Amino acid sequence: MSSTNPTTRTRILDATCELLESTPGTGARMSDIAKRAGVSRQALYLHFPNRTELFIAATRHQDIAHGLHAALDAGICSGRGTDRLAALVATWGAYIPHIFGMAKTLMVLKETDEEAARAWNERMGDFREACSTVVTVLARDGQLTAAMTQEESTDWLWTQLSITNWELLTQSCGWDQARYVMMMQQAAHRVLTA
Amino acid sequence: MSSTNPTTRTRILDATCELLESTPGTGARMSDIAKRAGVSRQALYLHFPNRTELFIAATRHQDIAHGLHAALDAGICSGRGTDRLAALVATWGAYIPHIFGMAKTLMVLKETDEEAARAWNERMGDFREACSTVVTVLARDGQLTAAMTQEESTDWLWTQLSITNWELLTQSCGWDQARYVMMMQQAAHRVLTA
DNA sequence: TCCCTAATTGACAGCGTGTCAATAGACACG
DNA sequence: CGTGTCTATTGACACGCTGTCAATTAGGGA
Repeated sequence: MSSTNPTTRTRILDATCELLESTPGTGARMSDIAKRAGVSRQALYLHFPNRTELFIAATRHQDIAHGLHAALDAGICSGRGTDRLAALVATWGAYIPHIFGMAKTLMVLKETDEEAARAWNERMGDFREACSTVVTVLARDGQLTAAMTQEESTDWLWTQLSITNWELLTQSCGWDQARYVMMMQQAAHRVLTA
Repeated sequence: MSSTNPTTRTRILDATCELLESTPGTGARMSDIAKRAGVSRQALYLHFPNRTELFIAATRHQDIAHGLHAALDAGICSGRGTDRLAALVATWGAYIPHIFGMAKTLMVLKETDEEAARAWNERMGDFREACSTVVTVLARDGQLTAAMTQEESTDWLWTQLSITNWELLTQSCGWDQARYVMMMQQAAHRVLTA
């Protein structure tokens, strides 16, 4: 798994990210990635056991490069409940465009690949944590609606902010990024707060 | 395309629907479908040009069998705006479980198959019509929020009722059907009405 | 009986993944 | 200088699934 020379491995991961971002969801082939990384197809198998693991590693690579966790934590760790809610929507909403291609690919892959499904669920579980945190603060500040339990509120918020919803609104409906964030903040506010 | 003996064709379509419903999203193989239909793999190609077209035909077959359009029209054609909104959510929400397997398969397929994408978009466009109708009536009855345009409201409602959202809430979060419908009605009401 | 159609059987090409063996180049070590 | 090791390349191959083709069989109607 861990190679002594990191440059080739990194180059492969970068190439994978670039390729998947430029062609979201399309089944990028191993040979395509190899070509883009300037490496033989078989070299990929020297660093990653198979296609799925390569994609999973690329996902982590990307998360680290973009500093997702830090950004999320910073945004939702101060202010009253409603402010944190708005910050969560804004931060996550700004992050999605950068990882959409990879995410789409994993989403497609997870339907037929157990390993990919595990990785995807873990990733989504992390984000659900952030949603849960915000909902808890809303409740503590007495701002949460009485119509839903805390868990239901978390479920709804997590679903609302799904990558698929971002895709539908921005890609299919043509909303721009600013409108997406604003509308989502508004909707979350209306549904979750008293 | 049109066969003189409909029984074999129908048996294939039924087998396809059954198989896709029992294993949602999984890439059901042509040989699996043939086995289930009690027919040779090559017989499938006598009735459908390829895998994608078979799935598309099966989708239509299913929509007709379940009478989707009639149900939708009946539900949203009477009452004031808010009543029609509730009816739309209830009718569509009750329909999704019956077609989830097929829908999931098409959703996966559309990422790599142009033809499947076309069919899927057409299908989703039909449902968007229903959403648009309800939003128009809401506006006419003066019940629509001022925070969104009619088109934005339609976009949001259509996204909200996406099959993926149903999947996240009922499959991943474990909501039962009744709760899903109730919460969705509530959320739609809060976000869309003044 | 002859013909037409639907269906079966078996074979095969194409494509992508994953594996394997043989080989080449770089580099450290004695 | 020669040797061993690590990384990468090349070329070949098995496997699984889709889609195509040719030869053959079974049934029904004129």
